[in-house]
Amino acid sequence: MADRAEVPQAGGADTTPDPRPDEHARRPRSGAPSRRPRARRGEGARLRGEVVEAARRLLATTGDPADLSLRAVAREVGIATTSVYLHFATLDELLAEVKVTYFTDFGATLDAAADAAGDRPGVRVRARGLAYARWGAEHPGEYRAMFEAPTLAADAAAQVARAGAEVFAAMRDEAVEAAGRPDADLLAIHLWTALHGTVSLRTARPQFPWPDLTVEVDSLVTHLLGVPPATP
Amino acid sequence: MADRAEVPQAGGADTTPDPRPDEHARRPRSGAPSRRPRARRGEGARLRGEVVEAARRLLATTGDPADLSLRAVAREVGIATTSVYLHFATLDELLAEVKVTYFTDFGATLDAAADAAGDRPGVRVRARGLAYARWGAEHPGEYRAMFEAPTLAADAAAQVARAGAEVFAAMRDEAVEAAGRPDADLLAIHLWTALHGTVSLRTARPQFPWPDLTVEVDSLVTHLLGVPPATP
DNA sequence: AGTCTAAGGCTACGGGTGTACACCTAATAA
DNA sequence: TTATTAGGTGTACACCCGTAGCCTTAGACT
Repeated sequence: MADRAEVPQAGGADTTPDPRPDEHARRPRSGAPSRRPRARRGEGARLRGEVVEAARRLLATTGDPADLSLRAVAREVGIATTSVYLHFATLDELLAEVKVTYFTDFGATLDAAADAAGDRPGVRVRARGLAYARWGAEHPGEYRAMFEAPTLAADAAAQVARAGAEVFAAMRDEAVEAAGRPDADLLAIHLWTALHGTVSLRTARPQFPWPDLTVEVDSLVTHLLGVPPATP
Repeated sequence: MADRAEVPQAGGADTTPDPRPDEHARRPRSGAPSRRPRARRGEGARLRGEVVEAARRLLATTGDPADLSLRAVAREVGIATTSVYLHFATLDELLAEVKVTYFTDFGATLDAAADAAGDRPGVRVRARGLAYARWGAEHPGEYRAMFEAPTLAADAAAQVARAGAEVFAAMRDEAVEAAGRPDADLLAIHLWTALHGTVSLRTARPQFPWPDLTVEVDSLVTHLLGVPPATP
């Protein structure tokens, strides 16, 4: 009821020090503890970036979009609630952008892992698969947010889905090359669903006696793509 | 989460007319004849069953526990908000019970499918896998609720996990028998994660050009367990 | 010096939530 | 017929949420 004062509350421990005793603002009301410096004329987009960063952090903690509130983001950045609203027409828009950045990170990690593995397709796809599972295990919140049932508006959801499709396409191409079989497309889908299941179930059932991740992924690639284990 | 409206879902109007007077609508003993009949003396547990049923319906619509509020359940049953509280000390308790009933249904369906497939282990496990994927595809809300990251208190979560472990154990035993290999335990886990990934990704990415479910599951079983397709 | 405007803040409204506590009422046992 | 009690109801509290409308500030340009 009546929202009650909305004091800065120092929710996040990371409020910037802001050593400016200046304070000539003469707030008529409360003391107004050290406000965040306003961006320069042309740098309106800077706050936008900070908002996205904060939202990325918050969403990563649980992966549940319901936990990412406009107010929580504003609190984290240290701005007024409505200031988020200046850069994102709706919360869904922000959420979609955050998820896309996750996919960008994810895809880059997988590409890097594959490239580091060398040229042989079998080795590359194995490395990519392992990187997939590892990234998912290490970023459960992000992964969950990326691959959960769509709660967003249709267009925002499509944007996220497109980012995900790109990551899958890279893996599919590599898997197809490694398998070299007519039904390789289906095999690539198998690999994707199996990796996704691995990540997702491990997160959901941490108590289950899971085998070593490397062993599991290795075995999956071997069985699904027919690629023999690495032969140095 | 005031208005996280599921726009794309569309379909039926999700806001039922709700002919009941609002619970704050100061209706003294004037009329109010439309009240739900009270249970008989010994039948106090009857309401409990109705509450679970209502919660099952509600949770199934989205699978998101955040959408299952105490108030929504009470509204659905047609009782006062706090009456739910008579039978369940906390909302988590109700949620856990609902999820366990989902697992009971799920497990029974899988067992029935396997039994209907006959005696040969390879055929049985194939039927069970297909039933798994089908049930998941047909009950996306339930499935999501059953297998999502734990949001419940530890003991409630453990109860749900135990119910899930039982279902997996049945599949594992059958898969091990069908594969008849020393590493069959790992293969059973592969099958589980792959099936889970299939269900979960199809729900999360309905637009993706998925292959026919039967073809996909058949191919998975063949590749993962080394069981050849059915030979009549 | 004056003005314009981008950047951001404040307050409020109307809604949602779980849960504690006091109260009522009808079916039964005496 | 009356007392008891199982089976509920009503109200309230404290806390969340998105967002609409209006206000303030300061950098940049005349």
